[in-house]
Amino acid sequence: MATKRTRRHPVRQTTISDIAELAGVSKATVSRVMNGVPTVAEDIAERVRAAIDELGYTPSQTARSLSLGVSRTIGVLVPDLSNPMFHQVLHGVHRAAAADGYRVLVADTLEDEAGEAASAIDIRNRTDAVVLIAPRMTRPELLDLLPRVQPVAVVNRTTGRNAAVAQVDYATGIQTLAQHLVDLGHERIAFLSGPEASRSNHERLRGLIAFRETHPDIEIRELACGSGFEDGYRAWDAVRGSGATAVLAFNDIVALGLLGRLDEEGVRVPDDLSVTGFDDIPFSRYSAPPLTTMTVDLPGVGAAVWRELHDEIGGGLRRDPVVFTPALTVRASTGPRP
Amino acid sequence: MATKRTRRHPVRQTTISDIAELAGVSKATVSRVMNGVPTVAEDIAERVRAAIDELGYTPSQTARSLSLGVSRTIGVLVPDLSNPMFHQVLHGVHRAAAADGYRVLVADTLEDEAGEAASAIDIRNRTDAVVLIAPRMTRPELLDLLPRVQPVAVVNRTTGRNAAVAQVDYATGIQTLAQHLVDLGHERIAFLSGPEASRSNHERLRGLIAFRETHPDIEIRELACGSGFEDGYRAWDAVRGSGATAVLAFNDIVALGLLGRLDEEGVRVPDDLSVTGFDDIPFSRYSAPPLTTMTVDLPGVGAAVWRELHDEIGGGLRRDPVVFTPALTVRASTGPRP
DNA sequence: ATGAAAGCGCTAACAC
DNA sequence: GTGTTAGCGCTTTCAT
Repeated sequence: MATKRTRRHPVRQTTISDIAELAGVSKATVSRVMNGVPTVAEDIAERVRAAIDELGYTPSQTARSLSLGVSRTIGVLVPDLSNPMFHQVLHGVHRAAAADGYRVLVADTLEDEAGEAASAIDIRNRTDAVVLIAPRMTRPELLDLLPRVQPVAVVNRTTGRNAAVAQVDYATGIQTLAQHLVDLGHERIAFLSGPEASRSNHERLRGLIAFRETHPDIEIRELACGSGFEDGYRAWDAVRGSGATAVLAFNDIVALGLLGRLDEEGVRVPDDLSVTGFDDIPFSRYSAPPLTTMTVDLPGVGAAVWRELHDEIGGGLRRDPVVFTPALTVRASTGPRP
Repeated sequence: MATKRTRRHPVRQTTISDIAELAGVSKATVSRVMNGVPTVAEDIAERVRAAIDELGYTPSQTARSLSLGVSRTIGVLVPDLSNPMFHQVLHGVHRAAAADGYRVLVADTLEDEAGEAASAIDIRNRTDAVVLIAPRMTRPELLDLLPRVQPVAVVNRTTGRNAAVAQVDYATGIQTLAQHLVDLGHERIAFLSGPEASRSNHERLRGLIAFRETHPDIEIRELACGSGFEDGYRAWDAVRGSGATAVLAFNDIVALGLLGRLDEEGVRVPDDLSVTGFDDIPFSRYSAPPLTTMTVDLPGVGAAVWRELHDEIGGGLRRDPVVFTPALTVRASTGPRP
């Protein structure tokens, strides 16, 4: 008989064996009690429960997942938790998944594009599936990653049917906004563009190119900007230089940053300048003035992506990508051309 | 010879055995290659790597954690990811933990107080430790939970030395704000209080009671409000009714909501009314007008809490609670009494 | 340098 | 109804 191997583990919580021993039953019985299997004699079950209580036992999810081959948990990868747009989607995923009895674990990549794939693989290897929200990685990297993390769903990126997809139609949305400004009489419009690498920024650009073709008389000037408050704040000089009477900001955050600057500069909105955002984050209704923007059903996007993912976990067929078309929400930040 | 047990697992990813078989080596060798153990012959290692590549193998973190008894991952429980205050703390935890080679998994409880303890236990049972950010549960529930999820750290709750703690000194902070308003000549001040159950709200209240004692001539009226934009927006009627010339809002969000309403009502800030926030969330510098508030080093709180937790994971002694004192940041939303 | 096998904590098939 | 035991995928000791 070989002597017992010794492998000291750093932490030793209470395990099912401790309960079994204390209650004087087998591990199987403890497991049955824990999982509510009804074929356990009431007096035995009671003894087990007492032991569980006494030792404060909670089963290791790690061991459970390994044994079951399933964790009923999904991972969500977010580039930046501080962006309200992302956590609205996250919220939608969360609610929908919870309704189906799934837990959600979130990993924030802190906009570290390099570590994105590794994070995705890591979280996938602890969960049953992952959703990638607006991943920053390049398309080849994404296409390389997807097969390694199936089942997987992706928000706001195209994947050529290599994953479930839900996305927002930014191209159409930005045109709706532009049309709104044109209807108000504006002829010179500035577009504060987002990050160079952003797919959704390209979509907007694509939309504006289409818009120009149908409106040759309207001038739309692209101004490099960014996606943060500070970017919008700093964009004022460029906007002033452009002679525009209206601004299409990349998103609400940028618009809000610009609004702050305009207030400081004494520029009246919308009397002197009209400003629009995109996404309709919760704060946009409370800014001074309230922001005209495109409202996107972000929680709906999250719910849709979960539905697709859930199908895939269940082995169902992949559906077609779900496209959300945003709706114009007119508030007080836009008005007639001065 | 017993027949092989069959237990069909829902999903079957590539495992270490597949690699071992394909490369014609033992699982131990594959494990060594995966973990960079140097005692593997180069040609063998090469064969293993080829197999790994061919099958796109990534090790199950679940199995790994179970075997190692450690995952180098911590869980962070947040009541509401959409609150910038929380994800700033989260950000601090994340950066600090990452620097020590730990991954961070986030669970959002969606303000579901009832499910909080269960979520904490669940995430703890997949990770090496947890941090609870401003848990909503009652004190008895919290004290009952803490021993079951050690090592654990808590932000903005007291635990009587049952956990590592980092917290913000709201009582002192709100007094600093009140003093700032008094220095500007205000004598009637409204305090828009936060949620009934909020510990930090009680702290503020405590601070204001102390303030009243040292300033018997100043009237500070408490107005029930809440913690969201909408709460601040709706508070206007009560504020007007109170005759106050300055408002201490529960936090920045409430202040921002109120600012939005004041703009709509044509009330000038700070000429007609001064407004302060608390937390200094990123947007507060860009509002119209920029918000006077208490700046809290939220990422610092996160980093501190990680440091304590890291010590505990390493088996170190518990340190004293870390207290962060916020600093007054004066911007344009406060001015002399009208 | 490599492999065989034990063991991490749990579940479930099977035997009694 | 309850216990025994194999096995989930991995790491690591021990033997070779």
